[in-house]
Amino acid sequence: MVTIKDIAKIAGVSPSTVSRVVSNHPRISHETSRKVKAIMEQEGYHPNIMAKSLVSKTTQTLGILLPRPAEELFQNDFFGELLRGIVTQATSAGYDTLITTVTKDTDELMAISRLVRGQRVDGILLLSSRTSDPVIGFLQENEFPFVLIGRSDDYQDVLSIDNNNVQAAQDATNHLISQGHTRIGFINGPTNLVVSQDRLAGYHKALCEANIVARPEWAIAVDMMQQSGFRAISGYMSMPDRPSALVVFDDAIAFGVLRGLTELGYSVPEDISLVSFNNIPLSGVASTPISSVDIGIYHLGYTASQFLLRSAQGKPLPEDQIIIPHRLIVRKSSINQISSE
Amino acid sequence: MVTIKDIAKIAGVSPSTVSRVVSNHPRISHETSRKVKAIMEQEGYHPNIMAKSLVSKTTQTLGILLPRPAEELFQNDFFGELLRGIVTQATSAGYDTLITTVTKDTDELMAISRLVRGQRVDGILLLSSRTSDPVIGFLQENEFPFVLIGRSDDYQDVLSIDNNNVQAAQDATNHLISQGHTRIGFINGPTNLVVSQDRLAGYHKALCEANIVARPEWAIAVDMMQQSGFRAISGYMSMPDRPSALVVFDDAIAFGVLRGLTELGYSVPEDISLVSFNNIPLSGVASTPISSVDIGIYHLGYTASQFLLRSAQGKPLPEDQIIIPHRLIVRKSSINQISSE
DNA sequence: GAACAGCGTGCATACGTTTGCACCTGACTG
DNA sequence: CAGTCAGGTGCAAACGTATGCACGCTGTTC
Repeated sequence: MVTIKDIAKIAGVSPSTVSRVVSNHPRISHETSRKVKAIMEQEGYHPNIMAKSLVSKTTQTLGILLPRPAEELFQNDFFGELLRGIVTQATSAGYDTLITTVTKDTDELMAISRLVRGQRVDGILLLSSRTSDPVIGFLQENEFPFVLIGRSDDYQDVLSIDNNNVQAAQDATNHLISQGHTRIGFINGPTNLVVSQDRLAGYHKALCEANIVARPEWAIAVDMMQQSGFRAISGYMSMPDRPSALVVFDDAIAFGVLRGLTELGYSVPEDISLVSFNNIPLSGVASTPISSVDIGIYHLGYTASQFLLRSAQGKPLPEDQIIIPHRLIVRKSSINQISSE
Repeated sequence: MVTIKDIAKIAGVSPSTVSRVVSNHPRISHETSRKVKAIMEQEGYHPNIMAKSLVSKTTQTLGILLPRPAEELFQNDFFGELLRGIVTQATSAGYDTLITTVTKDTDELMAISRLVRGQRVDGILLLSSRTSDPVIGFLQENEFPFVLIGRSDDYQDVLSIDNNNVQAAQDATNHLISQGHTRIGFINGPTNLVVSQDRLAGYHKALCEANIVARPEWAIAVDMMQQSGFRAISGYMSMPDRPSALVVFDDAIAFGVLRGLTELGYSVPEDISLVSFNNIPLSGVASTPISSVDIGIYHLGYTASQFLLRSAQGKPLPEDQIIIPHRLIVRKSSINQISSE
């Protein structure tokens, strides 16, 4: 492999000069620069990044700790889109993106520790938004740049990029209310996720502000598999007194719900209206197109990446929390004027 | 940051000894090893990976060149699942995974060149399966370890991990034939992808073997957006003489087709049967569950990663092409005994 | 009792860069 | 004409680790 010394020898200059040419040092003569650059091109020279990192103490790399394979994020489009946002921004800033994953919860700290202590990355992007995350504590102690996608109540002064999920759920619920519904249920995601808690809170807030009394038995939690949406809906429909509309945590679950309803002979939105979250591409081509809150997943990743880079470069971070705007996309599943009771 | 020298000083030994402890050198006394390990633990020492790489000429990292953001793979579940397979295998072997992407085609070579020449990764995983890919040529010239997910006809001696897409399409088509269909159409993906060509070939082969004459106007190509499936189907249905069954390139497109059919007042599988590919989780909960060929995406990524690691470690590669088995999952969209004509 | 084997450790060098400092040259100043 | 200055370049040290070689020590063998 051709090194800086080889180039220097061919060009008849010292390695330092070549190095300065590479970094566009101001005090290199135009002619030398031109000559060296030509030789680099001709020899196909690229600086060895390891050597560079060793002295510069910087890796030009961002780390991402993936949620465990078993976890939900991998199950649907969310992750791919998020990653696209992250990588696009990082790449445009000349950074690479490093991915690690773990199989057991207990390995998480080890994996992070390896990245941080081994100085393999300049900053870390955390995807999990569990209520309590030891990784956050570790990163804070070591004053290592990191950004959280999501939110954590248990730690202070953490830069996190998130949607206003309370507001988003409130918007979704209010939309149903504005369509004349008063009997509104909620199918939530895993309750240990902050986002689930936020959306549930938004749902309750909307009901409260509309002076609708929440019915506890109408708010349930399922895991992220669309099968569970399928199962959940039959529970609802067998209730003697059932809701006329549902807010659903996630499009994948909503698909299951929709399918269950069809199978049971109900139709959407006539018998029951639906609004869900994430607005994955397929939402629009479901048998009944599903109204969904677009939470700007790409934007989320892009922004997180952007702020992490700033932080990694030692620049001050503007705020403690960045909110990515959401937008309710109304489709057929919730367009319905039911008779007011 | 604590280095090997610090540990050495505290333990009262030389850095070499510490280094040997870390790598479990046989000629280190048990007691020294124990003592040094205790100190490493206590000081939170992790070897600097950059320095390590510099001397060992190895990075313990795999590179992935993402398809361009605009490209299809990002659009659906395929990519997330593939990545999960790749990263899981790599991580279990102690490797990290580095992701880069480019915005323009012309940047691809630059990006790859940076990784290879800069010795940033030990091997590269190529996701694109375009018929002609300059990146493959570059990697071959430089004798750099790489594995192709997909297939390329233009280069010899490339280790590629792929499905038998010809067979898969043949199976899908045969399934429709076995259901009594003789009027079978094909909605293909982008024609510059090898996989599209293979599936089209399999479709033709099945027809041919069943002595069914292929109708050129029944085989069309669309891009990967599900909207295009939506549009395509109206073209079919306005034909005076239309197929009774369709093989569709991808689940996302199939969703669009399904939706189009419903909108036009047709039902599946009664008016028209469908079989598609990829078997994404949502296929099973479509309004009519879609029959789909499961191509083992996770398995594809996992295996590719596995062979790339072998190659990166200088081990010989067993074969030129590894085939990941596929499996047709029959669902309602294709279960239909139509009257034989 | 000398020679030798084997174990455990340290010294020195190398990996490919960056960068502070010093040096040289020529031009310009007073 | 000596002195200053700025531009252009090279020297050498440093980053943190791995490893071939040499060295000292202990115990064994003839």
